[in-house]
Amino acid sequence: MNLKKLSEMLNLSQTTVSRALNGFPEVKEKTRIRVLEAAEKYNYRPSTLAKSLATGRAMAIGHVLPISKQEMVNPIFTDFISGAGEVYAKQGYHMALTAVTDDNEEAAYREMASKRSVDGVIVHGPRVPDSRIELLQDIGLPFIVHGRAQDTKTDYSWFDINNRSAFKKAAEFLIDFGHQRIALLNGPEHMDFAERRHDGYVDALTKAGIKVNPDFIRNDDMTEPYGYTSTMQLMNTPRPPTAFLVSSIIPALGARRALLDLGLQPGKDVSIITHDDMLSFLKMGGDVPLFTATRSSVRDAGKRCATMLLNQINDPKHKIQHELWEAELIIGASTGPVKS
Amino acid sequence: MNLKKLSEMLNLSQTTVSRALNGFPEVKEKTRIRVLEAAEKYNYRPSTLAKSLATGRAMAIGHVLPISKQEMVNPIFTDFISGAGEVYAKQGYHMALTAVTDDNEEAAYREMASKRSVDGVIVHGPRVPDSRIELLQDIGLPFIVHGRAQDTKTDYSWFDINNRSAFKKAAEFLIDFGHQRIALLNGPEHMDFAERRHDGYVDALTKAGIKVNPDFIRNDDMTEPYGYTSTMQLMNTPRPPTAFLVSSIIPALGARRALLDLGLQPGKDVSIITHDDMLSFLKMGGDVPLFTATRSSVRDAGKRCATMLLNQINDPKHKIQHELWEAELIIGASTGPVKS
DNA sequence: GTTATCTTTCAAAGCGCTTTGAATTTCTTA
DNA sequence: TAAGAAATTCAAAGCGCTTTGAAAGATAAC
Repeated sequence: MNLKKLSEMLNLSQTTVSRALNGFPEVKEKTRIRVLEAAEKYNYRPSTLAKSLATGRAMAIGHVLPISKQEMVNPIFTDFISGAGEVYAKQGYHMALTAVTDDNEEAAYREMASKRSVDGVIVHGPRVPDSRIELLQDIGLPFIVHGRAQDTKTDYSWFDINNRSAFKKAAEFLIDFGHQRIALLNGPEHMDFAERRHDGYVDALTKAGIKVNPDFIRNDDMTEPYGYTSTMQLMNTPRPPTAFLVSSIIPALGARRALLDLGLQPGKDVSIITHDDMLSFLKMGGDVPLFTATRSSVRDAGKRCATMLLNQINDPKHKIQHELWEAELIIGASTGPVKS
Repeated sequence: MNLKKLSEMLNLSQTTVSRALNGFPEVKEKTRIRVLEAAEKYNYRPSTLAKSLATGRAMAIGHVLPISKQEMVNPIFTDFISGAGEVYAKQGYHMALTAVTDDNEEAAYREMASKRSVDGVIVHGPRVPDSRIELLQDIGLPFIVHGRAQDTKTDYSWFDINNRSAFKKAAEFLIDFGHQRIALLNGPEHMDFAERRHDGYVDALTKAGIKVNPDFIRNDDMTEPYGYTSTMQLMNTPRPPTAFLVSSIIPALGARRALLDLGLQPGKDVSIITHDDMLSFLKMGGDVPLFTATRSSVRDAGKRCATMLLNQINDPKHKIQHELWEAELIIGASTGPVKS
């Protein structure tokens, strides 16, 4: 069933039927009802394709899912998407997803733009520096960066959590407990968020007059085994860390496992603070959370990014937007005073 | 830049340019080169929208991401998508993602079909019974079910792992170790995979003459806390289980945590077998894996489903396909003889 | 009963591509 | 060198919708 057939059945022009369906005021109420009923009866729904072509709006938002060399996909993506998707759905948008390995990412954006298959994109996992931003600006495709990318010449819209202050606070919290040897199990090196967390960590140590020990700093994909292995390695050194600052709850679980395997009690023998994205499948509740954590819901971030992007698309006069959320420091069971 | 302008620049008809670009044989080699060069120079790329409208192929596959009432998103989705996306990308398809809460799912499929925005869909997380299958058959939209749905009147294409035999094998493995009191921490009740795993579990117990204890069977979203809490509860009964069969590695981590909290050694005091989807962020390697597990890569499943679906779309004569993979039983550190 | 003014409907063009059927060129062959 | 065949190119229609500018119908005003 298409518009033409429907309008023929009704003995009306396509114009009138189209307008009736789209709620234009200049169609007689009686006619509108007749149209609506017929549409319902014949289960008519306009083709998105045709509609988009005619209006010039794809009604889709592009997301590029980056897959690391190790075929690792960051699980926060799912929760982010579920938040964003909720917002899109409400406004009639859908997501166009492309999965690419790192090196093809730029091509993916370029394609989205020139094919005009999306009205805007969300840039995930910005790096330092990140060429995608300039690319999108050149192309003129609206976008929001989830995160930030330093060293970019021009201004652009982003949403981020304050990684630096979060990790500074976390490190300070540990330092207040007397910890001096604090390890940092960070995300992949070139990621912007990892750099900022690193900076916050360094800020706190420096402020407290503690020398930064490069051996205590690790960077990698945030898997559970990464947390486990790094912790094992670090604990098996002559002067091991007394506390760990971990970039995600997944490697934090690995770190915890390593400590337990070594017969050490997290929070008593060795402390752990992690960043907690509040992943839906890992919402560690309890009266006292398992981990002391800098907490910020990535699902809410998804919602917010989606909203910001749609605003920008629907009203191009909309200024460039920045939004920075502070992560909450939640005290859990994984931290305590340093053991003397 | 669009086709019209490009062809004007070249002093050629749109027909010829289009054909040159799409590799038709009836265009002179010299012309083709001239066209290709101009396209490159002006960075021309055909609009997907227009192309799809003209050809009637959306070049997109629909995925519906179900969000449970508790806003839980199954993290296997990310890995599945990354596998499928790889296949799609190779053939020029992209994914159209809609995130919906359970009750809107049918509407989402109906919309995809009537809007003609996708050429096919993958049905995730089939339930018993699942109305989506009949719906899609009615509509005539090609689809592959990732999993199966029993009690369906007609035949349809699916890809599944042999959940029943996997969990039967796993339970038998435990029984051979002398375990009699085996708990089952399963997925949500109405899910097809959960029912089959349940059946496999019951098969094994029955065959061994062990009475099935309904108190030992739990169903819920497969989160870490679910594994933790259920294990805690069950272990705090007068005659606790000596082994756990767990439907995903995420609650298995929770189960393990509970045992450790209780001062029990997994694999020594209490055994755990889990199903392992080989999630990219939880690839528990080591010489001896952390968990004894029925293992099957969900990323490979994504690839396979995508391939099957594209085959079906590109060649509608393609018969209905079924594919059943056996999960491998991997012996890890979490199982051992029952403690006498 | 006209004329002016709304209200409602319509025909046709356009979005950017593919594809059909015909027209034009170029190449063979006698 | 003309006719026939083969190789290229083209104009125009069509995919299913929106939207512009005009036409027709209904109502109000004189």
